[in-house]
Parts: sequence; C-alpha cells; structure tokens
Amino acid sequence: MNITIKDVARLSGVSKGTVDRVIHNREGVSRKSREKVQKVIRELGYEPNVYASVLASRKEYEIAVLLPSYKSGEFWELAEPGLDKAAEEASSFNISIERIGYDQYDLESFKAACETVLSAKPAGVVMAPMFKNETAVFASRLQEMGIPYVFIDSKIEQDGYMAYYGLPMYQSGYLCADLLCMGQVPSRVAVVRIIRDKHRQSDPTVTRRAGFLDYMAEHHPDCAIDNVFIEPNQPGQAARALKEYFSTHPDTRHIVMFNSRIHLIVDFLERYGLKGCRVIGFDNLPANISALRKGVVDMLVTQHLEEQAHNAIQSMTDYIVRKKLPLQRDNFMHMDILTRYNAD
Amino acid sequence: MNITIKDVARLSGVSKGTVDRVIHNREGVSRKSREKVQKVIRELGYEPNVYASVLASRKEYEIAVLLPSYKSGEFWELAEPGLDKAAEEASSFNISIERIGYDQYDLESFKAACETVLSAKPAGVVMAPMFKNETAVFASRLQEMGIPYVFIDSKIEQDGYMAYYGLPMYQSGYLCADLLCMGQVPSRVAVVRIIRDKHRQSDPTVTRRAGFLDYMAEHHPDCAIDNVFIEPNQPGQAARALKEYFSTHPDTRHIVMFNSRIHLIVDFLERYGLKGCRVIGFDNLPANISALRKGVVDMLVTQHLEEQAHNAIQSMTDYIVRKKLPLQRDNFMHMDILTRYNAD
DNA sequence: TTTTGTTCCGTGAACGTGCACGGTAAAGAA
DNA sequence: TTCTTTACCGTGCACGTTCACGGAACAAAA
Repeated sequence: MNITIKDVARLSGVSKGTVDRVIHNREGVSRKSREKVQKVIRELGYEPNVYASVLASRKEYEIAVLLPSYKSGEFWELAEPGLDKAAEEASSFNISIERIGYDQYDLESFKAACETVLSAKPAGVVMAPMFKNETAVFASRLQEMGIPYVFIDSKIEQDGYMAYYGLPMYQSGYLCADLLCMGQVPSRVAVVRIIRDKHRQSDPTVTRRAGFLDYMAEHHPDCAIDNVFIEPNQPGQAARALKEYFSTHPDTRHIVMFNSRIHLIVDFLERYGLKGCRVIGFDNLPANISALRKGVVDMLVTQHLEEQAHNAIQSMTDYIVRKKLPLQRDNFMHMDILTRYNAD
Repeated sequence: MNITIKDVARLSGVSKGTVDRVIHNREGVSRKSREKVQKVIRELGYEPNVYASVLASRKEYEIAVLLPSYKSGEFWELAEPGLDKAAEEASSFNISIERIGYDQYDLESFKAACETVLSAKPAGVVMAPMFKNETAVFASRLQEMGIPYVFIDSKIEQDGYMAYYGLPMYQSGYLCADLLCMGQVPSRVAVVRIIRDKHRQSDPTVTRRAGFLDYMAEHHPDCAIDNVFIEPNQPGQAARALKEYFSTHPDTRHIVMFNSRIHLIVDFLERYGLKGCRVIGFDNLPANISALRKGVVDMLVTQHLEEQAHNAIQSMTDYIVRKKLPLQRDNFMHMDILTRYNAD
C-alpha cells in the first residue's frame, strides 16, 4: 500500500541505509547514488512514516517558550491552555516544552531569559517580542546557531523568523472604533491608558491605538479624543483619575482601553454609575469577562492567544519532526467580538 | 524512561502477548491473570505507545461523515476545511474519512444515505441531524451495531451519542437581538424567512428565532416583529416580496434572517437603497462576507463549522485509536460577531 | 490407557525507520 | 607486491506494538 524506504531502496539499487543517509543529508553517499535516490523519492512521492521514525529514533527535543511571566488573571495566562495542549501533542514526538518567563517591564530580565534559552540550545524557540531591539539581537543569535523561532502576539520587522501567529493589531483598533460608534456617534471619547506604557518602545497597543484614531479621523473628525492616564499598581488611583476627568468632562459617554486591563476601571464605573455609557476593552481575561457579564463593560475585542500559542508550537514540532515549514509565514488570526450574550 | 508493555508483562509474571490480550479485551486470558495485569497497568500508569501500536497493526478504519450535500457557496461547504484537516491527521492512523451527502430537504435521500453508511460498517459516524425522527432511528441502529457517533451543528434529544459539537442556538438568537437593538431601539423588525423552512420538523433556526423573540419580549415588548417569507429558488421573488413588505411598512429599519442566507436579500437592499437600515444575518458564507464588506449587511453572527467538524472527527479518531472518550460530551463552541472590519 | 477437546498462554515475526558497526573496493604508499 | 587510507555502502538490531501460530496443561470421552 504505502511506499516505504525499502521500496525506494530497491528501485534505486541501493540499501535502505543509503536511502536513510540521503533523506537526512548525511555524508557517505556518492553523488551518483544520492541523485538516483532523490530522483526515485521524487518519482514515487515517498514520504517517511513519521511514527516509525519517532519510534526508531530516541532523540529528545526541546522547544523553548519565551513569554512574559504573569500573575493569575493576567493577559499572558491566556496562552497557558494552548501551551498545555501543544505540550501534550508534542510529547508523543519526544519533544518537551520548556517555558521561560521574564518581566515584561524589565529589559534586564528579558536579556537573562534569552541567555537561559541560548545556553539550553533548544531545537526551536517560540516567543513574543516585547522589547524590539533586544529581540532583534536575540533573533540573530538564534539564527547563527541555526535555531528556528516563531513569533506570537506581535512580531518585529525582521527576516529569518519561521512563522508568526497574531492578530492584526491595527484593524483591531479600527474595529473597536466602529463598534464604539455604532448607533450612537460620540462627540467625545475617553481613552484610558497605563502610565507605564507611555514610554515603551514596542507596544502592540500603539498600533491598535493608531487604527482607532484613524477610524475616528476618517469617520468622525469632530469627535474629541481625551487621554486619561492611570497607574495599574495603585488601586484607587484609577478611580480618582477618572473621577477627576469626568468632573471636567461630564458629558463623555464613550470609554475605551487598548490593553487587556479594562477590568481596572470597573470599580470606578460601578460606583460612579455612569448610565448610557458605552465601554469597550480588549482581551478575554476572566476579570474582563465578568465585567462583561455584569454589564459594566459592553464589548470586548478578543484574540485567541491560546490558539496562537498552540499553532506556534505545532508548526515548530512539524518542522522538527518532518522538516516542514508552515504554509504561510504570517498568520493573522481572527478577532472576536464579545458581548455579555456570547461570553459563554 | 517510559513504561512499555514488556515492563507490565514482567511485573505481572506473564508474557507481552497476554498483556496485549488484556489491553484489547480479547479472550483467552484467565480471570486471575487478567486482574493481575490490570492491577499492574493501573499501578504503573502504563499507557500504550500509540505510534508503535499504529505501526504494528495494519488495521484500516473508516469514519463516515453524513452531512447535507451542498452547492458551492452554501452553508455546509464551510465544514470542508475542517474535514480536510482532520482527514489528513487521521490518515496517519490508517483512518480514512468517507463523506456521504444527502439532500437536506428530502427525507428519502437521507434514509438512503443512512443505509449506505450502515452497509459500509464504519468505525464511527459524524453527522448533523436534519431530520429528527429518522436520525433517532438511525442512531439506535448504530448503537445496536456498536458504532459510535457524534453530532455536529445540532443534536437530537437522545442518549447514546459520543459527543456533540455545536453552538448554542438559542443564545445566538438572543445575541442577535441584542446587537440589533444596540444604540438604536427598533419599533419594528422584519424577520425574513424561507418558505420551505416553514414546515420543517427540526430546524436549528427555530431555536434561534425563539432566543431572538424572547430577547425582544423581555427588553422591547412594544417592538413589532414582522415575518417576510421568500422563496430561495426563485431569484427576483425575494426582492418582490420585500418590496411589497416595505411598501406597506416603509418605516422598518431593522432586518434579520436566522438562517445562513442573508445574501439572498442583498440584491434588494442594494437596489432599493434603504439607508440607516441595520441588517444582521448568520454564518460566514463567502456571499455573506462580501455583503458585509460592501456594507449592505452590518453584522453576521457566525459559528466555526469547520472547527466543529474537525473536533468531531478528532474525538472520533481519539476514540478509535486509544479508546479515549472526549472530556465533555456536549461542547458548545463560541460564536463570533463579524463586522466589515473583522471579516478578514 | 489413548484420544480429543478446551482453556490458557508464550513465541517470534512483522510494521517502517534510525543508526552503529563493519565490510568492500579502489587508490595511494611503502 | 603488500599495507594503509579513504570513500562508500550493506547488514542487522532496536524501538513498542500486534497477532497468528502453536504448545502446555488438564479434563473429558473413548
């Protein structure tokens, strides 16, 4: 039924050992034999049996996953289920998943994490580029060592990555603006931002905000866009900042936040009781979902981080096991709109 | 490293042949040996190596997929990518996917398809129940023959199915109503329906409509709900029916359709040029997406049919290969909201 | 007693691949 | 000539299963 290495060997007039050498690009084969074998492989459309291969080779591989560490309920936790699932699938190929975390606000910790990864000499790396420059440096070092890597969430403008799985950030901002304006065109929008993010070099939310602002400029150029800065680590500060803002702009009825922390302002919204207010945030954190259910937040635009992680690792195992590159290098995944009625 | 059948055999004081017999519930093992082996397997946490197993067994399995046949661009075509993907994954386990189509409006063709499936004696069946009663009959016959089956899209109230992958129909109607009313509360809504569907016994859209009507009754009891019936096979008839409706109700500004055919009314909408109209439909057919892009349709509530198909087959192969039942029997998958800005 | 049957169980050859090992032939060196 | 080196290549075991085959032990029948 299926073509085996033996068939290839027979038709090439060599032994399966030689065919094996050709398949794995090992030395010890004459030019003539190599070409003949390659020809037969092409003609027969021979594909090695992955399972026999895994069974026979006792090699163990390691994929390093380099993502920001997180506290429970934070954005990056959403990747966890995808990593788990992928880890289970990969384990049957003798591939293990090694997770390395770092503080996404501390460049030094990122550098240290990179060193850890490099010294482990993994078979592949999955990462999210939080620091633009340092990621570029790290990427080129990986390339030198011949280690393939894939990006998730966002990517840096650079060649050499094997794949990218993420969502179109710009469009997500654009979409958010469209949803915000649906049915009731605002005259004034409050954009709540995190102070610490003001000076970050590479923040996906920057692109997202650009999409938002472009939509507003195109469709509702007269609408005023106000920034309200809050401090995530000081509970209560957010409420105060917002209270101050609303005391000077009592007619604002539209609020957005471009990062995953819309839940930080639910306390304020609940207590202050702004009615008829439309609130839109991003990402399906448990806290955000419950705000949605309560009706404090109207909509969430979400991505499937767990799917991104899963696909990333899957493409990596596919490469390790059968040297197959993914069909597309850049994979933009769909974004979902969540309301209280489809938050499940 | 890993526990093999040999380890189990050694510790049970029998040969690997006997262990194999125990694992596969074959006869020819004394009660004593069987219990001893089972005990050792439990204690060691032994799990058979799937790949060695597939390699050694030259058995071929077949999964029958029983879905309505479709023309290009119709709803059921959306399952195709998921079936393809699953077929490829399954093929490495010597499992092939056999697709059997039937006319979803013709009971006899469904019965014939069922017979085809039964006579093929597949290892498992994946199906969508279009005809309630006949599906129940078919299901019980499968059960007699010991063939497991899973439902996608919708299910019948009956025990014995292995799994179900679908979306919460009722909630999707509820959600649709919420989206329709967002920002601009309607006084009158036009529900466009297919004449042929009026007398169907089991139509998912019935449940969907119920969710919609409940929402409207709860939130906007004064809103009028009008039915407009159209005939899908007579192009032009839809436009005429709608024109007639709008001549008597010129103030209607909200239109919904609960099946996947919102694209049938784009011609009318474009030509008639109703402005400020909010139009919501279901399912991401290419024609619907393009209507979304054109701005004729405002929103689509969609399910991931291809994911449902994929999961269904995957759970079936998992059962065939390693006798593992899915974690959950009923799997409600998420519904997406699509606007022109996240239709990708 | 021998024969036949039954129940239980072990043996060993596959499945398709990877890889260590060793062997052969040709060419060059002594 | 004989020995060494080099380049190439085949052989055979291992991976963890499955399953056909046949053997052992015992009981029942002749």
